[in-house]
Amino acid sequence: MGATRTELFTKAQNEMALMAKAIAHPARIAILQHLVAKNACVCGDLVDELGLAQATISQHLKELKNAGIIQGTVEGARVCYCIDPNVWNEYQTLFNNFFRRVDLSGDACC
Amino acid sequence: MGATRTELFTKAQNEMALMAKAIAHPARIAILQHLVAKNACVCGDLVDELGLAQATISQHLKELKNAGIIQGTVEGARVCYCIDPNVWNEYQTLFNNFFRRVDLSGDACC
DNA sequence: ATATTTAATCGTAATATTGCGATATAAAAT
DNA sequence: ATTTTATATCGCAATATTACGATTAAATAT
Repeated sequence: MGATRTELFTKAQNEMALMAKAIAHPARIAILQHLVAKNACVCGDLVDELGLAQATISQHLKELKNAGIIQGTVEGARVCYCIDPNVWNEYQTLFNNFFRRVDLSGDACC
Repeated sequence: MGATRTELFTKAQNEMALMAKAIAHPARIAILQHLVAKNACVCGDLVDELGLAQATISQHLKELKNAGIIQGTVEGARVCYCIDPNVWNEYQTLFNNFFRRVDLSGDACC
Protein backbone atom coordinates (compact mmCIF):
# COMPACT_ATOMS: atom_id res chain seq x y z
CA MET A 1 0.00 0.00 0.00
CA GLY A 2 1.00 3.61 -0.43
CA ALA A 3 1.21 3.63 -4.22
CA THR A 4 -1.64 4.85 -6.40
CA ARG A 5 -3.68 1.89 -7.65
CA THR A 6 -3.75 2.92 -11.30
CA GLU A 7 -4.99 -0.50 -12.37
CA LEU A 8 -8.42 0.36 -10.94
CA PHE A 9 -8.95 3.28 -13.31
CA THR A 10 -9.28 3.89 -17.01
CA LYS A 11 -6.40 5.11 -19.13
CA ALA A 12 -8.17 8.42 -19.59
CA GLN A 13 -8.64 8.86 -15.85
CA ASN A 14 -4.99 8.09 -15.15
CA GLU A 15 -3.85 10.46 -17.89
CA MET A 16 -6.10 13.26 -16.67
CA ALA A 17 -4.65 12.80 -13.18
CA LEU A 18 -1.10 12.92 -14.56
CA MET A 19 -1.87 16.12 -16.45
CA ALA A 20 -3.21 17.71 -13.28
CA LYS A 21 -0.21 16.47 -11.32
CA ALA A 22 2.14 18.12 -13.82
CA ILE A 23 0.77 21.54 -12.88
CA ALA A 24 0.02 20.73 -9.22
CA HIS A 25 2.92 22.76 -7.88
CA PRO A 26 3.23 26.56 -7.68
CA ALA A 27 6.79 26.48 -9.05
CA ARG A 28 5.62 24.65 -12.16
CA ILE A 29 2.70 27.05 -12.53
CA ALA A 30 5.18 29.95 -12.27
CA ILE A 31 7.55 28.37 -14.78
CA LEU A 32 4.76 27.87 -17.31
CA GLN A 33 3.49 31.43 -16.83
CA HIS A 34 7.01 32.75 -17.32
CA LEU A 35 7.40 30.71 -20.49
CA VAL A 36 4.07 31.97 -21.82
CA ALA A 37 5.04 35.57 -21.04
CA LYS A 38 8.62 35.45 -22.36
CA ASN A 39 8.09 32.86 -25.09
CA ALA A 40 11.28 31.06 -24.02
CA CYS A 41 13.92 31.05 -21.33
CA VAL A 42 16.85 29.12 -19.91
CA CYS A 43 17.13 27.40 -16.54
CA GLY A 44 19.22 30.21 -15.07
CA ASP A 45 16.50 32.78 -15.81
CA LEU A 46 14.07 30.78 -13.73
CA VAL A 47 16.57 30.36 -10.89
CA ASP A 48 16.82 34.18 -10.78
CA GLU A 49 13.09 34.69 -11.22
CA LEU A 50 11.81 32.17 -8.65
CA GLY A 51 13.81 31.81 -5.45
CA LEU A 52 14.51 28.08 -5.72
CA ALA A 53 17.87 26.36 -6.04
CA GLN A 54 19.18 25.43 -9.48
CA ALA A 55 18.82 21.72 -8.79
CA THR A 56 15.19 22.23 -7.82
CA ILE A 57 14.33 24.26 -10.91
CA SER A 58 16.04 21.67 -13.09
CA GLN A 59 13.94 18.95 -11.47
CA HIS A 60 10.68 20.84 -12.09
CA LEU A 61 11.69 21.45 -15.70
CA LYS A 62 12.29 17.73 -16.06
CA GLU A 63 8.80 16.96 -14.80
CA LEU A 64 7.21 19.45 -17.18
CA LYS A 65 9.24 17.94 -20.02
CA ASN A 66 8.14 14.43 -19.02
CA ALA A 67 4.55 15.62 -19.13
CA GLY A 68 5.26 16.82 -22.67
CA ILE A 69 4.09 20.35 -21.96
CA ILE A 70 7.50 21.98 -22.55
CA GLN A 71 10.43 21.31 -24.83
CA GLY A 72 14.13 21.93 -24.27
CA THR A 73 16.64 22.73 -26.99
CA VAL A 74 20.36 22.65 -26.33
CA GLU A 75 21.98 25.95 -27.29
CA GLY A 76 25.61 25.56 -26.48
CA ALA A 77 26.06 25.49 -22.74
CA ARG A 78 22.44 26.45 -22.15
CA VAL A 79 19.15 24.75 -22.74
CA CYS A 80 16.36 26.89 -24.10
CA TYR A 81 12.92 25.91 -22.86
CA CYS A 82 9.56 26.74 -24.35
CA ILE A 83 5.94 25.63 -24.31
CA ASP A 84 4.93 22.88 -26.72
CA PRO A 85 1.90 24.60 -28.23
CA ASN A 86 0.24 21.39 -29.39
CA VAL A 87 0.36 19.76 -25.98
CA TRP A 88 -0.59 23.07 -24.35
CA ASN A 89 -3.71 23.34 -26.47
CA GLU A 90 -4.55 19.70 -25.80
CA TYR A 91 -4.35 20.39 -22.08
CA GLN A 92 -6.76 23.27 -22.53
CA THR A 93 -9.18 21.08 -24.43
CA LEU A 94 -9.05 18.17 -21.99
CA PHE A 95 -9.45 20.31 -18.87
CA ASN A 96 -12.25 22.20 -20.58
CA ASN A 97 -14.01 18.95 -21.44
CA PHE A 98 -13.54 17.62 -17.94
CA PHE A 99 -15.14 20.72 -16.40
CA ARG A 100 -18.06 20.72 -18.80
CA ARG A 101 -21.05 22.59 -17.42
CA VAL A 102 -23.00 20.32 -15.10
CA ASP A 103 -26.77 20.00 -15.25
CA LEU A 104 -28.19 21.99 -12.33
CA SER A 105 -31.76 20.78 -12.80
CA GLY A 106 -31.20 17.26 -11.54
CA ASP A 107 -32.18 15.65 -8.25
CA ALA A 108 -29.00 16.49 -6.37
CA CYS A 109 -29.22 16.15 -2.60
CA CYS A 110 -27.33 19.34 -1.86
CA MET B 1 13.50 21.17 3.00
CA GLY B 2 10.84 18.78 1.75
CA ALA B 3 7.87 21.12 2.04
CA THR B 4 6.64 23.26 -0.83
CA ARG B 5 7.95 26.83 -0.47
CA THR B 6 4.62 28.57 -0.99
CA GLU B 7 6.04 31.88 0.27
CA LEU B 8 7.97 32.24 -2.99
CA PHE B 9 4.83 32.33 -5.13
CA THR B 10 1.77 34.50 -5.57
CA LYS B 11 -1.55 33.65 -3.99
CA ALA B 12 -2.98 32.95 -7.44
CA GLN B 13 -0.14 30.57 -8.27
CA ASN B 14 -0.55 28.69 -5.00
CA GLU B 15 -4.33 28.46 -5.48
CA MET B 16 -3.99 27.23 -9.05
CA ALA B 17 -1.60 24.53 -7.83
CA LEU B 18 -4.02 23.50 -5.08
CA MET B 19 -6.87 23.25 -7.60
CA ALA B 20 -4.75 21.03 -9.81
CA LYS B 21 -3.71 18.95 -6.80
CA ALA B 22 -7.36 18.36 -5.90
CA ILE B 23 -7.89 16.51 -9.18
CA ALA B 24 -4.37 15.04 -9.44
CA HIS B 25 -5.43 11.51 -8.55
CA PRO B 26 -7.36 9.05 -10.74
CA ALA B 27 -9.69 8.11 -7.86
CA ARG B 28 -10.72 11.74 -7.44
CA ILE B 29 -11.16 12.10 -11.20
CA ALA B 30 -13.37 8.99 -11.14
CA ILE B 31 -15.37 10.26 -8.16
CA LEU B 32 -16.04 13.59 -9.87
CA GLN B 33 -17.03 11.88 -13.12
CA HIS B 34 -19.39 9.60 -11.22
CA LEU B 35 -20.94 12.58 -9.45
CA VAL B 36 -21.38 14.42 -12.74
CA ALA B 37 -23.01 11.35 -14.32
CA LYS B 38 -25.27 10.39 -11.41
CA ASN B 39 -25.84 13.88 -10.02
CA ALA B 40 -25.27 12.59 -6.49
CA CYS B 41 -24.15 9.52 -4.58
CA VAL B 42 -23.14 8.22 -1.18
CA CYS B 43 -19.76 6.95 -0.06
CA GLY B 44 -20.85 3.30 -0.31
CA ASP B 45 -21.74 3.72 -3.99
CA LEU B 46 -18.20 4.83 -4.71
CA VAL B 47 -16.72 1.98 -2.68
CA ASP B 48 -18.67 -0.44 -4.91
CA GLU B 49 -17.90 1.49 -8.10
CA LEU B 50 -14.15 1.98 -7.64
CA GLY B 51 -12.23 -0.85 -6.03
CA LEU B 52 -10.79 1.09 -3.11
CA ALA B 53 -11.39 0.55 0.60
CA GLN B 54 -14.06 2.57 2.38
CA ALA B 55 -11.47 4.49 4.42
CA THR B 56 -9.64 5.45 1.24
CA ILE B 57 -12.76 6.69 -0.53
CA SER B 58 -13.74 8.66 2.54
CA GLN B 59 -10.31 10.29 2.56
CA HIS B 60 -10.56 11.28 -1.12
CA LEU B 61 -14.04 12.69 -0.53
CA LYS B 62 -12.64 14.77 2.31
CA GLU B 63 -9.96 16.22 0.04
CA LEU B 64 -12.50 17.10 -2.64
CA LYS B 65 -14.67 18.71 0.04
CA ASN B 66 -11.68 20.67 1.36
CA ALA B 67 -11.05 21.91 -2.17
CA GLY B 68 -14.67 23.09 -2.19
CA ILE B 69 -15.50 21.20 -5.37
CA ILE B 70 -18.05 18.88 -3.74
CA GLN B 71 -20.56 19.16 -0.91
CA GLY B 72 -21.81 16.53 1.50
CA THR B 73 -25.26 16.48 3.08
CA VAL B 74 -26.06 14.18 5.96
CA GLU B 75 -29.08 12.02 5.17
CA GLY B 76 -29.60 9.84 8.18
CA ALA B 77 -26.83 7.28 8.39
CA ARG B 78 -25.55 8.26 4.95
CA VAL B 79 -23.92 11.32 3.51
CA CYS B 80 -25.05 12.42 0.07
CA TYR B 81 -22.32 13.98 -2.02
CA CYS B 82 -22.67 16.20 -5.08
CA ILE B 83 -20.73 18.69 -7.16
CA ASP B 84 -20.80 22.33 -6.05
CA PRO B 85 -21.74 23.86 -9.41
CA ASN B 86 -20.37 27.31 -8.58
CA VAL B 87 -16.93 26.03 -7.65
CA TRP B 88 -17.04 23.58 -10.55
CA ASN B 89 -17.66 26.38 -13.03
CA GLU B 90 -14.95 28.48 -11.41
CA TYR B 91 -12.50 25.63 -11.90
CA GLN B 92 -13.46 25.51 -15.56
CA THR B 93 -12.90 29.24 -15.94
CA LEU B 94 -9.56 29.29 -14.12
CA PHE B 95 -8.12 26.28 -15.97
CA ASN B 96 -9.37 27.73 -19.21
CA ASN B 97 -7.70 31.07 -18.48
CA PHE B 98 -4.49 29.37 -17.47
CA PHE B 99 -4.31 27.44 -20.75
CA ARG B 100 -5.11 30.48 -22.90
CA ARG B 101 -3.90 30.05 -26.45
CA VAL B 102 -0.21 30.91 -26.68
CA ASP B 103 1.23 33.12 -29.39
CA LEU B 104 2.97 30.86 -31.89
CA SER B 105 4.57 33.71 -33.88
CA GLY B 106 7.17 34.64 -31.27
CA ASP B 107 10.90 33.99 -31.19
CA ALA B 108 10.74 30.68 -29.37
CA CYS B 109 13.88 28.59 -29.53
CA CYS B 110 12.11 25.30 -30.13
C1' DA C 1 -32.59 -2.87 23.87
C1' DT C 2 -29.68 -4.86 20.55
C1' DA C 3 -27.81 -5.63 16.12
C1' DT C 4 -26.81 -3.76 11.79
C1' DT C 5 -25.59 -0.30 8.50
C1' DT C 6 -23.02 3.80 7.08
C1' DA C 7 -19.32 6.84 7.08
C1' DA C 8 -15.59 9.39 9.56
C1' DT C 9 -11.41 9.11 11.93
C1' DC C 10 -7.15 6.99 13.90
C1' DG C 11 -2.92 4.73 13.38
C1' DT C 12 0.45 3.09 10.56
C1' DA C 13 3.14 1.30 6.59
C1' DA C 14 4.50 2.06 1.90
C1' DT C 15 5.46 5.21 -1.50
C1' DA C 16 6.06 9.77 -3.70
C1' DT C 17 7.34 14.54 -3.73
C1' DT C 18 10.06 18.52 -2.62
C1' DG C 19 14.30 20.84 -1.85
C1' DC C 20 19.10 21.44 -1.95
C1' DG C 21 24.21 20.68 -1.52
C1' DA C 22 27.59 18.30 -3.98
C1' DT C 23 29.19 16.44 -8.03
C1' DA C 24 29.40 15.53 -13.03
C1' DT C 25 29.38 17.02 -17.80
C1' DA C 26 29.87 19.90 -21.47
C1' DA C 27 30.33 24.34 -23.74
C1' DA C 28 32.40 29.03 -23.66
C1' DA C 29 35.66 32.30 -22.26
C1' DT C 30 40.24 33.54 -20.90
C1' DA D 1 45.22 24.44 -21.28
C1' DT D 2 42.67 26.31 -17.64
C1' DT D 3 38.94 28.65 -15.73
C1' DT D 4 34.34 29.93 -15.85
C1' DT D 5 29.49 29.27 -16.96
C1' DA D 6 25.31 26.47 -17.42
C1' DT D 7 22.65 22.53 -16.56
C1' DA D 8 21.76 17.75 -15.26
C1' DT D 9 22.10 14.22 -11.99
C1' DC D 10 23.12 11.97 -7.45
C1' DG D 11 22.25 11.37 -2.73
C1' DC D 12 19.87 12.42 1.07
C1' DA D 13 16.62 14.51 4.51
C1' DA D 14 12.12 16.44 5.30
C1' DT D 15 7.54 16.30 4.18
C1' DA D 16 3.30 14.76 1.86
C1' DT D 17 0.34 11.36 -0.17
C1' DT D 18 -1.88 6.97 -0.66
C1' DA D 19 -3.93 2.91 1.11
C1' DC D 20 -6.21 0.17 4.43
C1' DG D 21 -7.45 -2.34 8.83
C1' DA D 22 -9.44 -1.17 13.08
C1' DT D 23 -12.20 1.66 15.69
C1' DT D 24 -15.67 5.08 16.62
C1' DA D 25 -20.12 7.44 16.26
C1' DA D 26 -24.55 7.88 14.83
C1' DA D 27 -28.69 6.44 12.46
C1' DT D 28 -31.66 2.55 11.16
C1' DA D 29 -33.60 -1.97 11.53
C1' DT D 30 -34.85 -5.86 14.20
